[in-house]
Amino acid sequence: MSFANKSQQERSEPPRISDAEWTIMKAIWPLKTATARQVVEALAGETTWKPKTIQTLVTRLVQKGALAADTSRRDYVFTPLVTEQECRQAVSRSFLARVFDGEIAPFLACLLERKKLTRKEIAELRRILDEKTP
Amino acid sequence: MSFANKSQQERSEPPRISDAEWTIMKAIWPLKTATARQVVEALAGETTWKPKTIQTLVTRLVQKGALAADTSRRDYVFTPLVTEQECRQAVSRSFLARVFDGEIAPFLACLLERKKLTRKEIAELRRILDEKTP
DNA sequence: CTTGCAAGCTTACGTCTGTAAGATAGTATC
DNA sequence: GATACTATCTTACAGACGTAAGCTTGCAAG
Repeated sequence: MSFANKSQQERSEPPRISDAEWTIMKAIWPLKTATARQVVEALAGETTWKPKTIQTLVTRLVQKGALAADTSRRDYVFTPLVTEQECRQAVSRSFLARVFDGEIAPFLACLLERKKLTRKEIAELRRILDEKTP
Repeated sequence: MSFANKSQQERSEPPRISDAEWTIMKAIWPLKTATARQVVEALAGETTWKPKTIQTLVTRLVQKGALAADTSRRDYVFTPLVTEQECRQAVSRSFLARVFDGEIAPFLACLLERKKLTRKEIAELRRILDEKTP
């Protein structure tokens, strides 16, 4: 079993993943592991990308160290090297920093300003806050 | 008074603003209006960008329709054509869609998972929720 | 009026992104 | 073994981005 992946053994920050690449990762994470073909199948319906496009994106994710490729068989098997958790956290932090100076309250206020949240959503947000409050 | 700006009279979606461009806009919004020189001054300390770089970014923002340029004097005066509000909303929506399938609760949960919010922040979030609840 | 600073205009250039097509080669089928 | 698939590798190409430098020219200072 040989794994090809570049320079990311003890990286604490996950690599920067582009929009299109997020779509790929979101398809692979729930599968735990996937061949290119499986990604193509998973995304049929979601996108109109050609298989070649998906291949390219997967390859780039390997180069970035977001995926590992088991190349011991003809159909490589790709495995995430980063969790959705950590990617979400990283991108959330950088998003908040850039747009809201790192503060979450203005973000929430902003969302509430235009788009009404449903009663249910609000209840859930409260629950999350309560749950995590010491 | 002549205003040069391109194709954005009744655009409902604000233009897509890049990371570096956000920095520029965040400097101009509080000033309401600014010359390139004023932006340079506002950003001294914040960034290490050369004045030319800032000029380029401002020009691109004009091309995108995010700023209007009053060119009636030698030192153009730039004015935002989009509010921080609407830009924040647009980018928040696209961020949530891409990373959290458009749902806000998982986002909040994600933030709370790693980084502890202070008691104060939590209180503020609650207050925001209460305030906007019908 | 000459001279120089500085603002805007034009050009640059490497990287990243989105979106693939073509070449190559291993595998399965007949 | 010949042939057709098809997965991976190589190459492409335009537009966005980060990061400016060079050229041109108006305005201010001497």
